[in-house]
Amino acid sequence: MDNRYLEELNDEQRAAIEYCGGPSLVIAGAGSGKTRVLTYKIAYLLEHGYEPWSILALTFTNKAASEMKARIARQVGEEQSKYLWMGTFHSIFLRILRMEHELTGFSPNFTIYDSADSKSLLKSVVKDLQLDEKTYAPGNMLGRISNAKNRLISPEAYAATADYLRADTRARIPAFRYVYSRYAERCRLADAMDFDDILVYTYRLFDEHPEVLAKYVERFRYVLVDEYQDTNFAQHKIVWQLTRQNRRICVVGDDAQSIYSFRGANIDNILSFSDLYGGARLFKLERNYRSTQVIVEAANSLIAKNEAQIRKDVYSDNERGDLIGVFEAYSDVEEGGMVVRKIESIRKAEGCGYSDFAILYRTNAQSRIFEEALRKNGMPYRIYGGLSFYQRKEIKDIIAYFRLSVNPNDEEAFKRVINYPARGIGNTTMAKIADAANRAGVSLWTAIGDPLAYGIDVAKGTAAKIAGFRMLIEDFIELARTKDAKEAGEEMVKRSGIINDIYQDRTPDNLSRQENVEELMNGMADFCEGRREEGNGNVSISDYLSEVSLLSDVDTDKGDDEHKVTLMTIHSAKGLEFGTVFVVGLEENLFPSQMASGSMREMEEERRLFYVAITRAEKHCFLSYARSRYRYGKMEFGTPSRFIGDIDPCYLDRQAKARTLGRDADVELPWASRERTSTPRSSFGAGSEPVEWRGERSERFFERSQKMHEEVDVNRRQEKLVPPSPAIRKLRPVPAGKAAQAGSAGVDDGLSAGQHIEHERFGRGTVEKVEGRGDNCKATVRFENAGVKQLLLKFARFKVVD
DNA sequence: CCCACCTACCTTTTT
DNA sequence: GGTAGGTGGG
Ligand SMILES: Nc1ncnc2c1ncn2[C@@H]1O[C@H](COP(=O)(O)OP(=O)(O)OP(=O)(O)O)[C@@H](O)[C@H]1O
Repeated sequence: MDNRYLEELNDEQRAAIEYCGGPSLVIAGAGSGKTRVLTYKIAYLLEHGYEPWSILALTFTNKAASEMKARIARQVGEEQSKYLWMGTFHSIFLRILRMEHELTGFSPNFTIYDSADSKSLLKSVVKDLQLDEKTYAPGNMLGRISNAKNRLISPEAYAATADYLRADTRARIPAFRYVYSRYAERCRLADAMDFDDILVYTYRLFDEHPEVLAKYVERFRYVLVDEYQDTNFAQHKIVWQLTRQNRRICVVGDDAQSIYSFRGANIDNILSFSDLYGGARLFKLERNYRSTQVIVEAANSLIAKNEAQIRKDVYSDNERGDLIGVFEAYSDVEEGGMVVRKIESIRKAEGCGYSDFAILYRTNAQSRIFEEALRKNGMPYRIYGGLSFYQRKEIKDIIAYFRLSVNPNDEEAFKRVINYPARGIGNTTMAKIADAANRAGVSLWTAIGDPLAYGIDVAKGTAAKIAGFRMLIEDFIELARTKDAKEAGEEMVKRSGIINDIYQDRTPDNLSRQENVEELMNGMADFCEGRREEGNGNVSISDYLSEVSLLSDVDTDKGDDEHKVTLMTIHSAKGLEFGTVFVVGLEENLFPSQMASGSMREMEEERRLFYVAITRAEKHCFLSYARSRYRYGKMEFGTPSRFIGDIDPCYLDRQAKARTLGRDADVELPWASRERTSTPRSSFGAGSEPVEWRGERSERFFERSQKMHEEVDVNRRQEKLVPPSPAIRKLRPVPAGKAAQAGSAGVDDGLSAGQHIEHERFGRGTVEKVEGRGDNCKATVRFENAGVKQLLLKFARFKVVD
């Protein structure tokens, strides 16, 4: 047998892989090869008599699972690797729940509610209970319910625990227990589970049916878990159920990379592992293979600022490497321009591809600026996360029909499409149906099955419309049963009337909808084709829905991602690596998020997040922040993040800042003095240390200019759809045509071509052309970092610099 | 009952 | 900068 892969490991790694005699735990810093250990360990197990279907490997994303699988396939062949049980907790246990659905009381085609469905249901629950929709905000309720579920607290247990009820009373939401239990009932009635239910019902299945648990304990002879530091209590318990007897388990993780506490992840799971599994062997890996010495040492110096942590001595034997560059930008737009230029120069200097670069940010909202900067420069990119394809309105509408065809009791899908496209069943009628269903304790679908019996009191014409809808869905149910996903899907899109609605006119909005719908149809065709090629005959609508309901954005491949710059949140970047990483938006109240400033625990998690970000880099790492940025359509000013100061300055190159802002940093710029007359120093008056002013706004100016939309972006163009490629591809929304805009206001005129100006938002640029007179006087300016813009001088805020 | 228009509120982070 | 929800005329 070919054991050469063992030579791609150091002694500690090899020891961890070869130890199979009992529970083991690998705790090690970033880039030390934990994932590699897990991967090779699976290959090792396969070569030592384990059947692939007897190995359960739980990863953090489905993509991590498929990459691991591919790596193992190279070692042991695809014939074996394809039978491995590998995936996220959610996807693996959803699969098991569907197989065991009789015992859970759900039908085989039960729906998975995404968080939008959950919130919408909660809203309706809160309304039914006649509670205030502000104090009982759906998002907040969902967070609390999710918390309870992740700790395996049922509605009954919740209501029976005095401590929880007291806490709720103190939080002024004494009725939360009713919200929780009503929500659970409504999910049941709709034959639906939310994300957290997948874990809860798995736990209960194993807990209440020892014979089922025994079957899976028997099947999964070895269990491996990646990123164990980010498991929550429910996940931890399920793993315990499966492994407490045979104790063949290996988990890997890094407490310094625990960044998902907001969804219940608990660091104690990994810290108490050795107590739970007495005699567990602990392996520590200290050598980082990913990054340069500078990056590793800088990350170490950062994480040392946290109190709660296991100290580790991570080192790198790679090259020393460049210092970490720190950039200051005027504005969010200029930050985008700087990053783009840096990518170009490194790419030229080192001859690497676009896919060697990643731009990592704290919030999805920050992606837009970088997207525009990259697009203007004709650089290929891919954005992960944010609004996914399946969350687009037109796609959700179609999916809602699919969902109904598979599970007509699905309440959220029902409400979504009963009157889309408009068929004369409005709010009044809908309220009557909901009321009747509520009174009888049945689903909406059951209620319209016999309107008279359930006392739905509507006019004759309306009753006919309801009957029409019912017959339509009944036909769809038949379609879903008999045809494959592609055929059934196409038929439903046609017969529901959605096609008519969307193809009526050619407004840009509708055109982009059309393309998205076509993309969805292509995706379904690919799905059927792909499965058939694999010899898998499960190609119904129901199979399709199961597949997409748990696909996250990082999981999906577009095939042509190989040559693109990656844009994603730091959370999604966990476990990945890139040649060059830009960590952007390092400003107080953004990163760290203002939500975290309340407690030290949260602040330390933000710092871990920053640690994760830096340690994604192999060769180069850059940090940047902007002095001003748009948030909620308003300009805000910020200060550099405290985290920059948490890195030992000997690893930082702060000159980058002087180069961009430069020379006359203490000169007051015109717009600075205008709004803040009492401020003695310039807003850009930066020495080498962070300046102390914080959070000032200049709303009045920008409220006015916002309405003017005076900037015309001459380079704007619409993103085109990528051609379909095989397998489940990444589905991307086509943005509807939208005007670029920016705010500014000022007084200057008498401008002429060739002059250099400094614009508040776009930074430095050269005037190329001036045209028009008086109020209509327009200048075309080529900015160093923001591209070519046309500015209406009446409103533009800039100063001439030469 | 439908649609066009307006305002309030919003954002961490994700399966 | 976007969207959900409310208002008012048809
Ligand atoms: N023994 C080794 N020799 C050479 N390269 C290695 C070795 N072990 C790991 N690597 C490489 O180091 C990099 C990091 O490995 P891996 O992703 O497994 O680390 P990790 O500990 O899971 O990191 P993180 O916790 O940051 O996600 C990968 O590129 C991997 O190929």
